Amino acid sequence: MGTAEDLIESTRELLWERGYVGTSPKAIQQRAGVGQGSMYHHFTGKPGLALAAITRTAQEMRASAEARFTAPGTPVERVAAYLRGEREALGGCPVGRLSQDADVMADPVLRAPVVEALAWLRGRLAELLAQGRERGELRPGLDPEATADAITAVLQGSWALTRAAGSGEPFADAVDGILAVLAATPAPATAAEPAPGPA
Amino acid sequence: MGTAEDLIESTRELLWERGYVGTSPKAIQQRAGVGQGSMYHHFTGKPGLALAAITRTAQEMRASAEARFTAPGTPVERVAAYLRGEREALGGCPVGRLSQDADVMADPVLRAPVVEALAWLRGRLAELLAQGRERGELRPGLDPEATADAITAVLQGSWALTRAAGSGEPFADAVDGILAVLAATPAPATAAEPAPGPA
DNA sequence: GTCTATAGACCGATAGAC
DNA sequence: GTCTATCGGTCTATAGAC
Repeated sequence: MGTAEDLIESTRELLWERGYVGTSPKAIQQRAGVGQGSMYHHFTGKPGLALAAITRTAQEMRASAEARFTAPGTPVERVAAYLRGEREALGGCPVGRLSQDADVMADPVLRAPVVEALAWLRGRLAELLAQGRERGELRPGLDPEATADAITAVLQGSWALTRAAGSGEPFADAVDGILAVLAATPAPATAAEPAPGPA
Repeated sequence: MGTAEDLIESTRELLWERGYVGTSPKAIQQRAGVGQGSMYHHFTGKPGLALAAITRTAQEMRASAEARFTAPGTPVERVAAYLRGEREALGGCPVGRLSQDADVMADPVLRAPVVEALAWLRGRLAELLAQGRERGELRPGLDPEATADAITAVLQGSWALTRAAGSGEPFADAVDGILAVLAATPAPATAAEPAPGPA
């Protein structure tokens, strides 16, 4: 609708598809159907536009994850539900994608929202796993922090497998694989059901 | 030493640091200390140079992984040793990095070695885990394929955490987290010792 | 607000001298 | 083999008309 809005959305798409270096103002304008002068009227330039796009992407990621994290169910059930949701989406993590971009990470302003969002996700997962641990939901001996890091890493890395394989199958398998970790009792790797922990 | 050699090595470095789009022939020449004419004498152009660099990177990845995979020890011990080796290196996977580059994946010639190396790693891990499963080394109910995918994903994704955190701690934690999956019996998440499976 | 024109630098590549 | 010169194109941004 709004011109500025179209520009931000186009930037978000291109940032995801081609990264920061691979995304030119010209390409953004064309995708948004907006002229050059228009773009520089609404935004300072490429970094300014990128900041708006990155900030929004980071916030959306947090919002959609938090929705899963606060849904009904036990803590570990909610983590599992989140993972399965990501598995469905098959999209990969748009924030993690940004962390792979040298120019984004080199600029403190662009870097900040990326680092913050990833740290938030990691911390949130650790919190939920710690809660699950207290309830005996988590497999004994599992460290919530390390497990949260492993889950975050799987989420980031699965997209590499998806691109390499050209299908979403490895992503789904990887999520299944990490889901198997969570189960309090040894369970089938294809565990699509919430772990029946003592509620 | 050799001029062509220097060019390939510089390209490998820049491909890792800045990706394909972010790497210009000029930058490659400067890092290699080689002139423009020299580069175009030895290589067809940017794609040709990239192919040489990518091929070598993929081969080195396979060779170093295979060294771990054929080392003494039980199958699962060897997988664990490989993961711990990667944890030490703290570098992230240079092949997975390439799979994130749109221009690399868009070119079938450049894409091939990347896809092949990742598929090889995934398959090799699955083989070893399947062997470990038969020996009762693996936690019951774990699917070798899904677990191999999860491990591969962690390897690819940990680097995102490293860059985001600015330290290698999350990478190490993530590896520890995934190592905990392998144990036949519930073990401390900081399990640095090989799982004492029945040899 | 949006347009066109223009700028200076760099992109990837080629030509031709040495 | 390696050099310098040059090419047409794109990059990011600014200027100034409308």
